[in-house]
Amino acid sequence: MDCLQNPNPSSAGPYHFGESIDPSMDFDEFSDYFMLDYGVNDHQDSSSLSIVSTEKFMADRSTGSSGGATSRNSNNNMKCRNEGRRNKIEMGHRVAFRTKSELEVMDDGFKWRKYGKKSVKNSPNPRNYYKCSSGGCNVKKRVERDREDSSYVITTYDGVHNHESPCVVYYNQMPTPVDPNNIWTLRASSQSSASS
DNA sequence: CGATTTTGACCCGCGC
DNA sequence: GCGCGGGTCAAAATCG
Repeated sequence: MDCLQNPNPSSAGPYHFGESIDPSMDFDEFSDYFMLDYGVNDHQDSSSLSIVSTEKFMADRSTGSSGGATSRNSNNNMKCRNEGRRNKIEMGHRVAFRTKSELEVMDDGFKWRKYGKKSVKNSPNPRNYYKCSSGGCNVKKRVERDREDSSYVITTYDGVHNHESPCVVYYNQMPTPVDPNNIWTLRASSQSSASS
């Protein structure tokens, strides 16, 4: 896993998820964050999602109320389609990012295996489905381009990794502790303490 | 040669 | 009940 060596040369841009999400990083490219726990209800548009600014996002996470703070869905008719389908994923968290990127696959430090592709109704762009290829980890990720602005990519993470990113492991071995702003380490730890 | 991607089929929930 | 839209499976193809 050469995630630290930027395996995506062309994505040498500001989005290095595996590295750390730090306020000091170049967030110019991160326009919006949609974050929500439990299901996007309608695919209306951002009105049904909660858009949090970068700063807010950070603040929420540091206060421990990851997502809960602002992800309040006014309409209560949200139904996780997934919950009804086989007894799959227990619907942990769902987080969606919208980033400005030419590549839709940004390296977040995890290894993803693509398992499907579908064209979406209201978008000319297809949607790709990925699964975390780590055994036992059934986190899913959905990647599609913004239907209005194809220069934006919407990445939706479904679930929480039950393991750490290879990059995080690496970081853990470093003299300086893991960057507290790293979303993955944060998520991993918050889940292990919360849902156990 | 194993792992991953591709791609069409299949499945399921929901609205009409 | 049917059709549509969205999500997943799985076999074949491709890649490293």
